[in-house]
Amino acid sequence: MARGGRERNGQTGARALDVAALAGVSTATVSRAFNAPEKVAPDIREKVLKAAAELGWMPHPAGAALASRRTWLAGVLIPTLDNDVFASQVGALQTRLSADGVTVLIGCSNYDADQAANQVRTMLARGVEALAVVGESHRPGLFETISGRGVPYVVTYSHRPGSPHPSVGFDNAAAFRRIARHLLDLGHRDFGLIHQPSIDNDRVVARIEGLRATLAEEGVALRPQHVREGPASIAFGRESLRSIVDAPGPRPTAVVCGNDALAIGALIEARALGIGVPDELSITGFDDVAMAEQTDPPLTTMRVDNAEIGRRAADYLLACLAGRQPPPPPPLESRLILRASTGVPARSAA
Amino acid sequence: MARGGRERNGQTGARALDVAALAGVSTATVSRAFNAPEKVAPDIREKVLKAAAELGWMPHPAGAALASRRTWLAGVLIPTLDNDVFASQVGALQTRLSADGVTVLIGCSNYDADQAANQVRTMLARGVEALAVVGESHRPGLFETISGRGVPYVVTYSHRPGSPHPSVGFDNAAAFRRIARHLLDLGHRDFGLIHQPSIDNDRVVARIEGLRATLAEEGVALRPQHVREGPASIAFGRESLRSIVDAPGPRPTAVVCGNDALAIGALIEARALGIGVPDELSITGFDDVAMAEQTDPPLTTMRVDNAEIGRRAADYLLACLAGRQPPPPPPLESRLILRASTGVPARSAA
DNA sequence: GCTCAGAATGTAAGCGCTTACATATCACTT
DNA sequence: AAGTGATATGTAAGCGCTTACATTCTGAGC
Repeated sequence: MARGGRERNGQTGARALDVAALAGVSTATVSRAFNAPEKVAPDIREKVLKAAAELGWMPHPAGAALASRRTWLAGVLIPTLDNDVFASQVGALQTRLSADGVTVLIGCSNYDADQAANQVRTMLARGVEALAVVGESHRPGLFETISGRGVPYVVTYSHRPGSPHPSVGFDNAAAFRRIARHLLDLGHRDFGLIHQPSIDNDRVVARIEGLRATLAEEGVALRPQHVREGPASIAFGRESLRSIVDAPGPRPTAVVCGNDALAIGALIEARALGIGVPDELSITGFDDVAMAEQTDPPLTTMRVDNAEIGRRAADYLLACLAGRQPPPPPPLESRLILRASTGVPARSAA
Repeated sequence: MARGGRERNGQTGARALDVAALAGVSTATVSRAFNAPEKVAPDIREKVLKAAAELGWMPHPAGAALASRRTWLAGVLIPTLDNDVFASQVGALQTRLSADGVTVLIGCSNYDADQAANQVRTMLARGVEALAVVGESHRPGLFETISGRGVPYVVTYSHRPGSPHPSVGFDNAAAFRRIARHLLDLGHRDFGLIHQPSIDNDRVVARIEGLRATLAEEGVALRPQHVREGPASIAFGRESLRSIVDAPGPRPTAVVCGNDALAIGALIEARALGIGVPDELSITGFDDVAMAEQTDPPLTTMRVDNAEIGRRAADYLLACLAGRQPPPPPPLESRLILRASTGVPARSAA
């Protein structure tokens, strides 16, 4: 961006000194009237506020940041804003932080580890005092860089037991164990899996692991031809379902999907292929988006309170900034929402 | 948030002076090596960069902002991040601006004019140098406040002919005129309308106006009992459709919806009620979300490139910041996507 | 060999604010 | 009447950086 343009950085031109003069006090009192009102006599405070209003003055943040060594800035790193899940997390985080006067800077990695590292660097250079980061699989040294600067951080959206990082989220592996258990209990023994890209995405990896582990407990494994990895879109869900039912080997009686978009796609394709859900095929999603209860049949899925993740992350970081040493936040619970897209498989029902 | 906590504001402790000493140059050269590399001899630049890396130093933004009167901050005001439409707009805006070193501050109004005004105030106090604001119906004086500070701004998501503000968006009224014309051309004469809250929302008001005006050209009016205003959710779409078909008077043969969520809800309810779409009832949406082409029947809707809005807004603001006086951006085109949820009404088809 | 423009670097004065410390004031004690 | 502590306000020293201006150094032109 070229230099030049406006003078005075968007301020009206007044400075603390001008306000002080107009109010007949010192700049120290002006500063206190804004930052520690209780330390200023009410009548004087009034005078200062009036003078400031008259001049259209407010403290210049750069001057304030420089003198107080506080920026009141926090950063949040997410893969993308184009996903409800992260957008609502950020929204809630921001609402909470701004109530305490902290402004949020957003960095999007677009699911790319290098971009993620860059965004974090930029936010640190901007002077963020706290950081929320989605997931923990990042460039080595990323978290060290952050804590090296003395910046508190929290990992969001995942809560892996044994993780060295404070994290706010749910146990992705456990969530998929729960789904697997539900389907196993119904009697399913042949499974398909449609999931989003797993590279640099610890949440997805944990989910797959959770599923595999629980299936293995019953001696069941996913056949490679029944596992599909690709974009988290309805279209890919459709395409994948078709490819799975067309694949050689016994047709799965249950298809587990990495999120609701994939599951909705699978549901649509099953209907298009004339495959009865749940009679011939059970399908599960993840996230419980608004559409999930409106599909036909309604989708069995896992509900996660993303806004709550944002809120808790904000609370944790605020506690850190307040100098407290908050305990690592407890995991959130994800909840299995049983709807009509899962049922007893045809073979055992027969 | 309580004060206290870390010293040195997240920096490593090194300052420009230390880097200068280590590199054997003056702080001026250090500054130039970072901000105007071409003005520094290559070997010296090299030395400075190495010294900085060694000390883990980067320019402190507050000091830089104070001295240069540039914050490299821009703000964007949106109703909520919980809506794809705005989230992708912000995402694109941010991507573009950050390529030019500008960091984006996000303010959410939650569709509340007071919160909007507050967020703008906060962002101005933070020193944003440019502002993108969704819609133009805001507290009186809001735009004056912004330009009073010499901050360039742009209104996004709407492009009302005759608006005094530079704006990047499409003509909401024209878009709904287009929809109305489409349905009129098919032969519809009885219409329903399901729309989102119109208070403080010029986009919605413009759409309704566009629809009404075009219907009026054919002597057609919306009957009050066939107009429903409420939350932009699938659930409200369902509920509204039921209420519309249950209402007294001739049942509409076409229901126009304010966005795709409402339309999808209407579609689902129509199916649940056994009303054939499009044979007995045509339904239109707005936005062309991913789900729109997957519904049964696929939804006729209006496509808007929200990311493009973000990009163009960013370009416009960057041009302003560069000191150029860019021409007001031209309106974007919204495009009617004809799918199978609209058709010739039964009566005239019969 | 000397001059001089132009480039590279240094010097130092702030940018606008906060805050430690000093000072003034006041209401009580003693 | 002087002393005391609490409270309110002022003084002034930076916070870390940028940049106008001054200085030094080059090599081209004569």
